[in-house]
Amino acid sequence: MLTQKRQKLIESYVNQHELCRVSDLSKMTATSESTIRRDLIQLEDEGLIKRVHGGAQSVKNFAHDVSQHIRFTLNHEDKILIARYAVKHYVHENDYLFIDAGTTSYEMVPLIASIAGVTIVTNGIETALSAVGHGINTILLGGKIKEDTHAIVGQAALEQMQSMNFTACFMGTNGIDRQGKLTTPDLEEAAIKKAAIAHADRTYVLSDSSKIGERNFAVFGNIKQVTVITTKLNSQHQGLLPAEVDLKEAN
Amino acid sequence: MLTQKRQKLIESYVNQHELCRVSDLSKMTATSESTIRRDLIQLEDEGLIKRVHGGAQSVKNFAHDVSQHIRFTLNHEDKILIARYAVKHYVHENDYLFIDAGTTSYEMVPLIASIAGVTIVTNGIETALSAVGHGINTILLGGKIKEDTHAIVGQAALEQMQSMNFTACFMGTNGIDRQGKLTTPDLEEAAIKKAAIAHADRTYVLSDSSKIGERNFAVFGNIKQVTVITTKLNSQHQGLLPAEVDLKEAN
DNA sequence: CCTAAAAGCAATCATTTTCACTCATAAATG
DNA sequence: CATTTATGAGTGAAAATGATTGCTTTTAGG
Repeated sequence: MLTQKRQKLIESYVNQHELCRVSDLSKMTATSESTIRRDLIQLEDEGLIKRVHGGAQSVKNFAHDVSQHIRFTLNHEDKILIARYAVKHYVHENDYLFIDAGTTSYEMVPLIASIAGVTIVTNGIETALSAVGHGINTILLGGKIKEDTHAIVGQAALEQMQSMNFTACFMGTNGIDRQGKLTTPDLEEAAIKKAAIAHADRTYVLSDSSKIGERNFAVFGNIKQVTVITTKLNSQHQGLLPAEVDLKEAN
Repeated sequence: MLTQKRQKLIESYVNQHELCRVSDLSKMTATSESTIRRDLIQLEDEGLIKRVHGGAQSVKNFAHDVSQHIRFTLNHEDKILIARYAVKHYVHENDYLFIDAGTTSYEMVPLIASIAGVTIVTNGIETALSAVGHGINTILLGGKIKEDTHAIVGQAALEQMQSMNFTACFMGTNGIDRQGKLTTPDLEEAAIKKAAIAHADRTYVLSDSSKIGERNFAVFGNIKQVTVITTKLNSQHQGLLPAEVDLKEAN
Protein backbone atom coordinates (compact mmCIF):
# COMPACT_ATOMS: atom_id res chain seq x y z
CA MET A 1 0.00 0.00 0.00
CA LEU A 2 1.17 3.49 -0.82
CA THR A 3 2.33 5.62 2.10
CA GLN A 4 -0.07 8.44 1.28
CA LYS A 5 -3.02 6.13 1.07
CA ARG A 6 -2.17 4.52 4.35
CA GLN A 7 -1.84 7.84 6.09
CA LYS A 8 -5.18 9.00 4.80
CA LEU A 9 -6.70 5.80 6.02
CA ILE A 10 -5.15 6.33 9.42
CA GLU A 11 -6.31 9.90 9.60
CA SER A 12 -9.88 9.04 8.75
CA TYR A 13 -9.91 6.08 11.10
CA VAL A 14 -8.63 8.16 13.97
CA ASN A 15 -11.08 10.93 13.28
CA GLN A 16 -13.97 8.54 13.01
CA HIS A 17 -13.07 6.65 16.13
CA GLU A 18 -12.00 9.67 18.15
CA LEU A 19 -9.34 7.54 19.77
CA CYS A 20 -7.62 4.35 18.80
CA ARG A 21 -4.67 2.10 19.43
CA VAL A 22 -1.52 1.66 17.43
CA SER A 23 -2.27 -2.05 17.28
CA ASP A 24 -5.68 -1.43 15.71
CA LEU A 25 -4.19 0.78 13.04
CA SER A 26 -1.54 -1.82 12.43
CA LYS A 27 -4.16 -4.53 11.95
CA MET A 28 -6.29 -2.31 9.79
CA THR A 29 -3.54 -1.30 7.40
CA ALA A 30 -1.68 -4.58 7.57
CA THR A 31 1.61 -2.88 8.34
CA SER A 32 3.94 -3.09 11.29
CA GLU A 33 3.57 -0.98 14.40
CA SER A 34 6.87 0.68 13.58
CA THR A 35 5.39 2.04 10.40
CA ILE A 36 2.24 3.16 12.17
CA ARG A 37 4.30 5.05 14.74
CA ARG A 38 6.26 6.77 12.00
CA ASP A 39 3.02 7.69 10.28
CA LEU A 40 1.53 9.02 13.48
CA ILE A 41 4.57 11.21 14.07
CA GLN A 42 4.20 12.67 10.60
CA LEU A 43 0.47 13.16 10.91
CA GLU A 44 0.96 14.86 14.24
CA ASP A 45 3.54 17.20 12.71
CA GLU A 46 0.98 18.10 10.10
CA GLY A 47 -1.51 18.73 12.87
CA LEU A 48 -3.97 16.16 11.60
CA ILE A 49 -4.08 14.01 14.73
CA LYS A 50 -2.77 14.03 18.25
CA ARG A 51 -0.54 11.29 19.52
CA VAL A 52 -1.15 9.85 22.98
CA HIS A 53 0.42 6.98 24.83
CA GLY A 54 -0.99 3.82 23.30
CA GLY A 55 -2.38 5.32 20.15
CA ALA A 56 -3.76 8.46 18.60
CA GLN A 57 -6.58 10.86 19.18
CA SER A 58 -8.70 12.94 16.88
CA VAL A 59 -7.64 16.55 16.98
CA LYS A 60 -11.03 17.91 16.03
CA ASN A 61 -13.00 16.85 19.04
CA PHE A 62 -10.96 17.89 22.02
CA ALA A 63 -13.92 17.84 24.39
CA HIS A 64 -12.77 14.37 25.33
CA ASP A 65 -10.56 12.71 27.84
CA VAL A 66 -7.98 15.20 29.03
CA SER A 67 -5.62 12.55 30.28
CA GLN A 68 -2.56 11.74 28.22
CA HIS A 69 -3.36 8.12 27.58
CA ILE A 70 -6.12 6.34 25.84
CA ARG A 71 -8.97 4.65 27.59
CA PHE A 72 -11.60 2.77 25.71
CA THR A 73 -15.03 1.95 26.90
CA LEU A 74 -15.11 -1.73 27.63
CA ASN A 75 -17.77 -2.00 24.99
CA HIS A 76 -15.65 -0.63 22.21
CA GLU A 77 -12.75 -2.95 22.89
CA ASP A 78 -15.16 -5.84 22.83
CA LYS A 79 -16.62 -4.74 19.55
CA ILE A 80 -13.18 -4.67 17.94
CA LEU A 81 -12.34 -8.07 19.33
CA ILE A 82 -15.56 -9.53 18.05
CA ALA A 83 -15.20 -7.91 14.65
CA ARG A 84 -11.66 -9.14 14.29
CA TYR A 85 -12.62 -12.68 15.25
CA ALA A 86 -15.48 -12.67 12.79
CA VAL A 87 -13.36 -11.47 9.88
CA LYS A 88 -10.44 -13.72 10.68
CA HIS A 89 -12.50 -16.89 10.87
CA TYR A 90 -15.50 -16.37 8.64
CA VAL A 91 -14.64 -14.03 5.79
CA HIS A 92 -12.86 -15.48 2.79
CA GLU A 93 -11.77 -14.30 -0.62
CA ASN A 94 -14.53 -13.61 -3.12
CA ASP A 95 -17.27 -13.84 -0.50
CA TYR A 96 -20.56 -12.03 -0.87
CA LEU A 97 -21.33 -10.67 2.55
CA PHE A 98 -24.31 -9.01 4.09
CA ILE A 99 -23.35 -6.68 6.91
CA ASP A 100 -26.06 -4.87 8.81
CA ALA A 101 -26.15 -1.32 10.08
CA GLY A 102 -24.79 -1.86 13.59
CA THR A 103 -21.62 -0.49 15.15
CA THR A 104 -19.95 -3.84 15.73
CA SER A 105 -20.43 -4.91 12.14
CA TYR A 106 -19.06 -1.52 11.13
CA GLU A 107 -15.76 -2.38 12.80
CA MET A 108 -15.40 -5.34 10.47
CA VAL A 109 -15.07 -3.21 7.37
CA PRO A 110 -11.46 -2.02 7.59
CA LEU A 111 -10.38 -5.57 8.35
CA ILE A 112 -12.21 -6.92 5.34
CA ALA A 113 -10.39 -4.46 3.09
CA SER A 114 -7.33 -6.68 2.90
CA ILE A 115 -9.28 -9.70 1.68
CA ALA A 116 -9.47 -9.82 -2.10
CA GLY A 117 -12.64 -9.94 -4.12
CA VAL A 118 -15.13 -9.47 -1.32
CA THR A 119 -18.44 -7.80 -2.07
CA ILE A 120 -20.32 -6.17 0.78
CA VAL A 121 -24.04 -5.62 0.77
CA THR A 122 -25.30 -3.46 3.61
CA ASN A 123 -28.22 -1.38 4.81
CA GLY A 124 -25.99 0.90 6.86
CA ILE A 125 -25.00 4.13 5.19
CA GLU A 126 -21.90 4.68 7.27
CA THR A 127 -20.89 1.07 6.78
CA ALA A 128 -21.24 1.50 3.04
CA LEU A 129 -19.22 4.72 2.98
CA SER A 130 -16.48 3.13 5.02
CA ALA A 131 -16.39 0.11 2.75
CA VAL A 132 -16.17 2.22 -0.40
CA GLY A 133 -13.47 4.31 1.23
CA HIS A 134 -11.52 1.11 1.77
CA GLY A 135 -11.84 0.16 -1.86
CA ILE A 136 -14.31 -2.64 -1.28
CA ASN A 137 -16.94 -3.46 -3.86
CA THR A 138 -20.06 -2.19 -2.13
CA ILE A 139 -23.78 -2.42 -2.67
CA LEU A 140 -26.13 -0.33 -0.58
CA LEU A 141 -29.73 -1.37 -0.19
CA GLY A 142 -32.28 1.23 -1.19
CA GLY A 143 -35.25 2.54 0.73
CA LYS A 144 -36.31 4.79 3.54
CA ILE A 145 -33.60 6.05 5.84
CA LYS A 146 -34.23 5.78 9.57
CA GLU A 147 -33.38 9.07 11.19
CA ASP A 148 -31.80 7.72 14.36
CA THR A 149 -29.64 4.84 13.18
CA HIS A 150 -29.24 5.80 9.51
CA ALA A 151 -30.28 2.28 8.67
CA ILE A 152 -32.10 1.71 5.42
CA VAL A 153 -35.40 -0.13 5.80
CA GLY A 154 -38.61 -0.80 3.95
CA GLN A 155 -40.16 -2.79 1.17
CA ALA A 156 -37.72 -1.69 -1.52
CA ALA A 157 -34.76 -2.96 0.46
CA LEU A 158 -36.50 -6.27 1.12
CA GLU A 159 -37.31 -6.71 -2.54
CA GLN A 160 -33.78 -5.91 -3.54
CA MET A 161 -32.53 -8.67 -1.25
CA GLN A 162 -34.82 -11.20 -2.93
CA SER A 163 -32.41 -11.35 -5.83
CA MET A 164 -29.33 -11.92 -3.71
CA ASN A 165 -27.69 -14.81 -1.95
CA PHE A 166 -24.98 -14.20 0.59
CA THR A 167 -22.06 -16.41 1.43
CA ALA A 168 -22.36 -15.16 4.97
CA CYS A 169 -24.18 -12.48 6.86
CA PHE A 170 -23.10 -10.59 9.95
CA MET A 171 -25.39 -8.61 12.21
CA GLY A 172 -25.67 -7.16 15.64
CA THR A 173 -28.49 -7.71 18.09
CA ASN A 174 -29.93 -5.81 21.03
CA GLY A 175 -30.84 -8.89 22.96
CA ILE A 176 -30.59 -12.67 23.20
CA ASP A 177 -33.09 -14.04 25.68
CA ARG A 178 -33.39 -17.32 27.56
CA GLN A 179 -35.33 -18.95 24.75
CA GLY A 180 -32.64 -17.94 22.30
CA LYS A 181 -34.76 -15.29 20.63
CA LEU A 182 -32.78 -12.58 18.88
CA THR A 183 -34.41 -9.18 19.26
CA THR A 184 -34.04 -5.54 18.29
CA PRO A 185 -36.20 -2.49 19.09
CA ASP A 186 -37.36 -1.71 15.55
CA LEU A 187 -39.77 -3.81 13.50
CA GLU A 188 -38.52 -2.65 10.12
CA GLU A 189 -34.90 -3.29 10.95
CA ALA A 190 -35.92 -6.70 12.21
CA ALA A 191 -37.52 -7.40 8.84
CA ILE A 192 -34.24 -6.62 7.08
CA LYS A 193 -32.30 -8.87 9.42
CA LYS A 194 -34.83 -11.64 8.93
CA ALA A 195 -34.52 -11.38 5.16
CA ALA A 196 -30.73 -11.38 5.34
CA ILE A 197 -30.73 -14.55 7.40
CA ALA A 198 -33.09 -16.17 4.91
CA HIS A 199 -30.78 -15.39 1.99
CA ALA A 200 -27.48 -16.27 3.63
CA ASP A 201 -25.71 -19.61 3.70
CA ARG A 202 -24.46 -18.86 7.20
CA THR A 203 -25.38 -16.18 9.71
CA TYR A 204 -23.17 -14.76 12.46
CA VAL A 205 -24.61 -12.65 15.24
CA LEU A 206 -22.11 -10.30 16.84
CA SER A 207 -23.01 -9.60 20.43
CA ASP A 208 -21.03 -8.33 23.37
CA SER A 209 -21.88 -9.94 26.68
CA SER A 210 -24.12 -7.09 27.82
CA LYS A 211 -26.79 -8.21 25.37
CA ILE A 212 -27.07 -11.70 26.83
CA GLY A 213 -30.32 -12.13 28.68
CA GLU A 214 -31.82 -8.93 27.24
CA ARG A 215 -35.12 -8.75 25.39
CA ASN A 216 -36.49 -6.22 22.95
CA PHE A 217 -39.66 -5.68 20.98
CA ALA A 218 -39.03 -7.18 17.56
CA VAL A 219 -37.84 -10.75 17.12
CA PHE A 220 -35.78 -11.38 14.01
CA GLY A 221 -34.54 -14.89 14.54
CA ASN A 222 -33.50 -17.63 16.87
CA ILE A 223 -30.12 -18.61 18.13
CA LYS A 224 -30.52 -22.03 16.52
CA GLN A 225 -30.28 -20.51 13.05
CA VAL A 226 -27.02 -18.70 13.69
CA THR A 227 -23.56 -18.70 15.15
CA VAL A 228 -23.12 -16.23 17.98
CA ILE A 229 -19.78 -14.47 18.34
CA THR A 230 -19.23 -12.79 21.66
CA THR A 231 -16.56 -12.00 24.20
CA LYS A 232 -15.56 -14.18 27.09
CA LEU A 233 -18.65 -14.98 29.13
CA ASN A 234 -18.87 -15.47 32.85
CA SER A 235 -20.98 -18.24 34.29
CA GLN A 236 -23.82 -15.88 35.04
CA HIS A 237 -24.15 -15.01 31.35
CA GLN A 238 -23.88 -18.62 30.29
CA GLY A 239 -26.82 -19.46 32.52
CA LEU A 240 -28.95 -17.01 30.56
CA LEU A 241 -28.47 -18.84 27.28
CA PRO A 242 -30.05 -22.00 25.93
CA ALA A 243 -27.77 -24.99 26.01
CA GLU A 244 -27.69 -25.75 22.30
CA VAL A 245 -26.19 -22.43 21.20
CA ASP A 246 -23.34 -22.37 18.67
CA LEU A 247 -21.14 -19.92 20.51
CA LYS A 248 -17.68 -18.54 19.71
CA GLU A 249 -15.77 -16.47 22.20
CA ALA A 250 -13.42 -13.93 20.68
CA ASN A 251 -10.19 -13.22 22.46
CA MET B 1 1.80 4.98 -28.37
CA LEU B 2 2.51 8.67 -28.78
CA THR B 3 4.32 10.27 -25.88
CA GLN B 4 1.83 13.08 -25.55
CA LYS B 5 -1.13 10.79 -25.64
CA ARG B 6 0.41 8.64 -22.98
CA GLN B 7 1.04 11.62 -20.76
CA LYS B 8 -2.55 12.78 -21.14
CA LEU B 9 -3.65 9.33 -20.18
CA ILE B 10 -1.40 9.32 -17.15
CA GLU B 11 -2.60 12.72 -16.06
CA SER B 12 -6.26 11.79 -16.25
CA TYR B 13 -5.66 8.44 -14.60
CA VAL B 14 -3.86 10.04 -11.71
CA ASN B 15 -6.46 12.73 -11.30
CA GLN B 16 -9.28 10.26 -11.43
CA HIS B 17 -7.68 7.86 -8.99
CA GLU B 18 -6.34 10.56 -6.72
CA LEU B 19 -3.32 8.40 -6.06
CA CYS B 20 -1.73 5.52 -7.90
CA ARG B 21 1.44 3.53 -8.22
CA VAL B 22 4.04 3.67 -10.95
CA SER B 23 3.45 -0.01 -11.60
CA ASP B 24 -0.26 0.63 -12.26
CA LEU B 25 0.55 3.28 -14.81
CA SER B 26 3.15 1.05 -16.37
CA LYS B 27 0.64 -1.74 -16.81
CA MET B 28 -2.05 0.60 -18.05
CA THR B 29 0.10 2.17 -20.74
CA ALA B 30 2.11 -0.95 -21.49
CA THR B 31 5.38 0.90 -21.15
CA SER B 32 8.32 0.48 -18.83
CA GLU B 33 8.51 2.06 -15.42
CA SER B 34 11.45 4.12 -16.62
CA THR B 35 9.23 5.80 -19.15
CA ILE B 36 6.49 6.36 -16.62
CA ARG B 37 8.98 7.97 -14.26
CA ARG B 38 10.20 10.28 -17.00
CA ASP B 39 6.61 11.20 -17.78
CA LEU B 40 5.84 11.82 -14.16
CA ILE B 41 8.83 14.13 -13.81
CA GLN B 42 7.61 16.14 -16.78
CA LEU B 43 4.02 16.24 -15.56
CA GLU B 44 5.20 17.36 -12.16
CA ASP B 45 7.26 20.15 -13.72
CA GLU B 46 4.14 21.29 -15.49
CA GLY B 47 2.34 21.21 -12.17
CA LEU B 48 -0.23 18.71 -13.34
CA ILE B 49 0.45 16.03 -10.74
CA LYS B 50 2.48 15.50 -7.61
CA ARG B 51 5.03 12.76 -7.39
CA VAL B 52 5.25 10.63 -4.27
CA HIS B 53 7.41 7.68 -3.42
CA GLY B 54 5.95 4.73 -5.28
CA GLY B 55 3.59 6.64 -7.51
CA ALA B 56 1.83 9.89 -8.16
CA GLN B 57 -0.89 11.92 -6.56
CA SER B 58 -3.53 14.21 -7.92
CA VAL B 59 -2.65 17.81 -7.30
CA LYS B 60 -6.20 19.07 -7.45
CA ASN B 61 -8.32 17.86 -4.60
CA PHE B 62 -7.06 15.69 -1.80
CA ALA B 63 -10.69 14.97 -1.08
CA HIS B 64 -11.22 11.34 -0.31
CA ASP B 65 -14.02 12.61 1.81
CA VAL B 66 -16.71 13.52 -0.64
CA SER B 67 -18.67 15.65 1.78
CA GLN B 68 -15.58 17.73 2.32
CA HIS B 69 -15.18 17.85 -1.40
CA ILE B 70 -18.64 19.30 -1.66
CA ARG B 71 -17.75 22.14 0.64
CA PHE B 72 -14.58 23.16 -1.14
CA THR B 73 -15.77 22.63 -4.63
CA LEU B 74 -15.24 24.96 -7.54
CA ASN B 75 -17.76 27.71 -8.33
CA HIS B 76 -19.38 27.18 -5.00
CA GLU B 77 -21.09 30.57 -4.97
CA ASP B 78 -22.64 29.94 -8.34
CA LYS B 79 -23.90 26.57 -7.25
CA ILE B 80 -25.63 28.09 -4.24
CA LEU B 81 -27.24 30.77 -6.38
CA ILE B 82 -28.57 28.16 -8.76
CA ALA B 83 -29.77 25.90 -5.97
CA ARG B 84 -31.58 28.77 -4.30
CA TYR B 85 -33.30 29.76 -7.52
CA ALA B 86 -34.36 26.21 -8.18
CA VAL B 87 -35.87 25.68 -4.75
CA LYS B 88 -37.58 29.06 -4.65
CA HIS B 89 -39.32 28.66 -7.98
CA TYR B 90 -39.81 24.98 -8.52
CA VAL B 91 -40.19 23.19 -5.20
CA HIS B 92 -43.62 23.22 -3.56
CA GLU B 93 -45.26 21.67 -0.52
CA ASN B 94 -45.85 17.92 -0.67
CA ASP B 95 -43.70 17.47 -3.76
CA TYR B 96 -41.97 14.20 -4.56
CA LEU B 97 -38.57 15.21 -5.83
CA PHE B 98 -35.73 13.35 -7.42
CA ILE B 99 -32.38 14.94 -6.72
CA ASP B 100 -29.27 13.45 -8.23
CA ALA B 101 -25.83 12.97 -6.74
CA GLY B 102 -24.16 16.19 -7.89
CA THR B 103 -22.77 18.97 -5.78
CA THR B 104 -25.18 21.62 -7.03
CA SER B 105 -28.22 19.52 -6.27
CA TYR B 106 -26.73 18.84 -2.85
CA GLU B 107 -26.92 22.54 -2.10
CA MET B 108 -30.67 22.45 -2.57
CA VAL B 109 -31.28 20.19 0.40
CA PRO B 110 -30.97 22.65 3.29
CA LEU B 111 -33.21 25.07 1.42
CA ILE B 112 -35.87 22.42 0.93
CA ALA B 113 -35.97 21.69 4.64
CA SER B 114 -38.34 24.59 5.29
CA ILE B 115 -40.93 23.38 2.78
CA ALA B 116 -43.47 21.06 4.36
CA GLY B 117 -44.25 17.54 3.24
CA VAL B 118 -41.52 17.17 0.66
CA THR B 119 -40.14 13.71 -0.06
CA ILE B 120 -36.69 13.46 -1.58
CA VAL B 121 -35.53 10.50 -3.62
CA THR B 122 -31.83 10.55 -4.43
CA ASN B 123 -28.92 8.42 -5.59
CA GLY B 124 -26.38 10.55 -3.73
CA ILE B 125 -25.32 9.25 -0.35
CA GLU B 126 -24.20 12.60 1.00
CA THR B 127 -27.36 14.20 -0.34
CA ALA B 128 -29.44 11.60 1.48
CA LEU B 129 -27.55 12.06 4.73
CA SER B 130 -27.97 15.80 4.55
CA ALA B 131 -31.68 15.48 3.84
CA VAL B 132 -32.23 13.10 6.75
CA GLY B 133 -30.26 15.45 8.96
CA HIS B 134 -32.63 18.24 7.98
CA GLY B 135 -35.63 16.16 8.92
CA ILE B 136 -36.74 15.58 5.35
CA ASN B 137 -38.50 12.35 4.41
CA THR B 138 -35.78 10.65 2.39
CA ILE B 139 -35.52 7.63 0.14
CA LEU B 140 -32.15 6.46 -1.08
CA LEU B 141 -31.89 4.36 -4.20
CA GLY B 142 -30.09 1.08 -3.78
CA GLY B 143 -27.25 -0.36 -5.80
CA LYS B 144 -23.54 -0.23 -6.44
CA ILE B 145 -21.67 2.73 -5.04
CA LYS B 146 -19.29 4.53 -7.37
CA GLU B 147 -16.03 5.10 -5.60
CA ASP B 148 -15.27 8.56 -6.92
CA THR B 149 -18.59 10.37 -6.69
CA HIS B 150 -20.38 8.18 -4.15
CA ALA B 151 -23.29 8.02 -6.53
CA ILE B 152 -25.45 4.94 -6.50
CA VAL B 153 -25.86 3.31 -9.90
CA GLY B 154 -26.91 0.07 -11.47
CA GLN B 155 -29.84 -2.08 -12.38
CA ALA B 156 -31.30 -2.23 -8.88
CA ALA B 157 -31.57 1.54 -8.69
CA LEU B 158 -33.18 1.71 -12.11
CA GLU B 159 -35.73 -0.93 -11.17
CA GLN B 160 -36.51 0.85 -7.96
CA MET B 161 -37.31 4.00 -9.91
CA GLN B 162 -39.76 2.12 -12.11
CA SER B 163 -42.30 2.28 -9.32
CA MET B 164 -41.94 6.00 -8.71
CA ASN B 165 -43.21 9.17 -10.27
CA PHE B 166 -41.67 12.48 -9.36
CA THR B 167 -43.30 15.88 -9.26
CA ALA B 168 -39.99 17.31 -10.35
CA CYS B 169 -36.44 16.21 -10.76
CA PHE B 170 -33.22 18.18 -10.38
CA MET B 171 -29.85 17.15 -11.70
CA GLY B 172 -26.46 18.48 -12.62
CA THR B 173 -24.66 17.98 -15.89
CA ASN B 174 -21.05 18.02 -17.03
CA GLY B 175 -21.80 19.46 -20.40
CA ILE B 176 -24.40 21.02 -22.67
CA ASP B 177 -23.25 21.09 -26.24
CA ARG B 178 -24.31 23.03 -29.31
CA GLN B 179 -26.94 20.49 -30.23
CA GLY B 180 -28.41 20.72 -26.76
CA LYS B 181 -27.16 17.30 -25.71
CA LEU B 182 -26.78 16.85 -21.97
CA THR B 183 -23.72 14.77 -21.10
CA THR B 184 -21.82 13.29 -18.18
CA PRO B 185 -18.65 11.17 -18.07
CA ASP B 186 -20.18 8.00 -16.70
CA LEU B 187 -22.57 5.70 -18.54
CA GLU B 188 -24.22 4.28 -15.46
CA GLU B 189 -24.86 7.66 -13.93
CA ALA B 190 -26.30 8.73 -17.24
CA ALA B 191 -28.72 5.82 -17.10
CA ILE B 192 -29.97 6.96 -13.71
CA LYS B 193 -30.46 10.49 -14.95
CA LYS B 194 -32.29 9.23 -18.00
CA ALA B 195 -34.64 7.17 -15.87
CA ALA B 196 -35.28 10.09 -13.54
CA ILE B 197 -36.22 12.31 -16.45
CA ALA B 198 -38.57 9.64 -17.77
CA HIS B 199 -40.39 9.39 -14.46
CA ALA B 200 -40.62 13.09 -13.66
CA ASP B 201 -43.35 15.54 -14.62
CA ARG B 202 -40.75 18.26 -15.01
CA THR B 203 -36.96 18.19 -15.13
CA TYR B 204 -34.56 20.95 -14.16
CA VAL B 205 -30.90 20.83 -15.09
CA LEU B 206 -28.64 22.83 -12.82
CA SER B 207 -25.56 24.03 -14.65
CA ASP B 208 -23.07 26.75 -13.99
CA SER B 209 -21.82 28.58 -17.04
CA SER B 210 -18.58 26.60 -17.23
CA LYS B 211 -20.51 23.59 -18.51
CA ILE B 212 -21.98 25.40 -21.50
CA GLY B 213 -20.40 24.23 -24.72
CA GLU B 214 -18.74 21.25 -23.03
CA ARG B 215 -19.19 17.67 -24.14
CA ASN B 216 -18.72 14.40 -22.32
CA PHE B 217 -18.98 10.75 -23.10
CA ALA B 218 -22.45 9.70 -22.02
CA VAL B 219 -25.56 11.49 -23.26
CA PHE B 220 -28.53 11.41 -20.88
CA GLY B 221 -30.96 13.80 -22.49
CA ASN B 222 -31.61 16.82 -24.57
CA ILE B 223 -32.16 20.38 -23.61
CA LYS B 224 -35.61 20.27 -25.19
CA GLN B 225 -36.86 17.93 -22.49
CA VAL B 226 -35.79 20.12 -19.60
CA THR B 227 -35.51 23.54 -18.07
CA VAL B 228 -31.94 24.72 -17.61
CA ILE B 229 -31.10 26.83 -14.58
CA THR B 230 -27.77 28.58 -14.76
CA THR B 231 -25.94 31.74 -13.74
CA LYS B 232 -25.79 34.92 -15.78
CA LEU B 233 -24.41 34.08 -19.21
CA ASN B 234 -22.23 36.24 -21.38
CA SER B 235 -22.91 36.42 -25.10
CA GLN B 236 -20.15 33.94 -25.85
CA HIS B 237 -21.88 31.28 -23.80
CA GLN B 238 -25.25 32.06 -25.31
CA GLY B 239 -23.81 31.46 -28.74
CA LEU B 240 -22.93 27.93 -27.69
CA LEU B 241 -26.51 26.99 -26.96
CA PRO B 242 -29.38 26.08 -29.27
CA ALA B 243 -31.94 28.83 -29.70
CA GLU B 244 -34.95 27.00 -28.40
CA VAL B 245 -33.62 26.39 -24.86
CA ASP B 246 -35.84 27.01 -21.84
CA LEU B 247 -33.27 28.92 -19.81
CA LYS B 248 -33.49 30.59 -16.39
CA GLU B 249 -30.68 32.72 -15.07
CA ALA B 250 -30.34 32.74 -11.30
CA ASN B 251 -29.08 35.88 -9.66
C1' DC C 1 2.20 3.88 48.44
C1' DC C 2 5.33 0.61 46.46
C1' DT C 3 6.85 -2.85 43.28
C1' DA C 4 6.70 -6.18 39.56
C1' DA C 5 4.77 -7.26 35.27
C1' DA C 6 2.99 -5.67 31.06
C1' DA C 7 2.58 -2.53 27.44
C1' DG C 8 4.34 1.07 24.68
C1' DC C 9 8.09 3.64 22.84
C1' DA C 10 12.41 5.51 20.38
C1' DA C 11 16.46 4.14 18.29
C1' DT C 12 18.83 1.19 15.39
C1' DC C 13 19.79 -2.05 11.74
C1' DA C 14 18.71 -5.29 7.94
C1' DT C 15 15.72 -6.00 4.16
C1' DT C 16 12.79 -4.74 0.54
C1' DT C 17 11.02 -1.42 -2.61
C1' DT C 18 11.55 2.45 -5.38
C1' DC C 19 14.37 5.85 -7.55
C1' DA C 20 17.89 8.45 -10.35
C1' DC C 21 21.27 7.84 -13.41
C1' DT C 22 23.58 5.74 -17.20
C1' DC C 23 24.00 3.31 -21.36
C1' DA C 24 22.50 0.82 -25.44
C1' DT C 25 19.06 0.30 -28.92
C1' DA C 26 15.63 1.71 -32.10
C1' DA C 27 12.87 4.92 -34.38
C1' DA C 28 12.22 9.54 -36.24
C1' DT C 29 14.34 13.73 -38.37
C1' DG C 30 17.02 16.53 -41.31
C1' DC D 1 24.04 9.02 -43.26
C1' DA D 2 24.51 11.56 -39.02
C1' DT D 3 21.77 13.30 -35.34
C1' DT D 4 18.22 13.76 -32.28
C1' DT D 5 14.61 11.62 -29.50
C1' DA D 6 12.22 8.10 -27.06
C1' DT D 7 12.54 3.97 -24.80
C1' DG D 8 13.89 -0.11 -21.87
C1' DA D 9 17.18 -2.33 -19.01
C1' DG D 10 20.71 -2.34 -15.48
C1' DT D 11 23.06 -0.52 -11.30
C1' DG D 12 24.14 1.64 -7.13
C1' DA D 13 21.79 5.02 -4.05
C1' DA D 14 17.86 6.41 -1.40
C1' DA D 15 13.56 5.68 0.86
C1' DA D 16 10.31 2.96 3.29
C1' DT D 17 9.44 -0.83 6.02
C1' DG D 18 9.78 -4.51 9.63
C1' DA D 19 12.08 -6.55 13.38
C1' DT D 20 14.96 -6.15 17.46
C1' DT D 21 16.71 -4.04 21.62
C1' DG D 22 16.89 -1.58 25.64
C1' DC D 23 14.43 2.08 28.02
C1' DT D 24 10.06 4.43 29.82
C1' DT D 25 5.29 4.56 31.04
C1' DT D 26 1.27 2.32 32.63
C1' DT D 27 -1.24 -1.12 35.08
C1' DA D 28 -2.24 -4.35 38.67
C1' DG D 29 -1.79 -6.37 43.05
C1' DG D 30 -0.56 -6.18 47.47
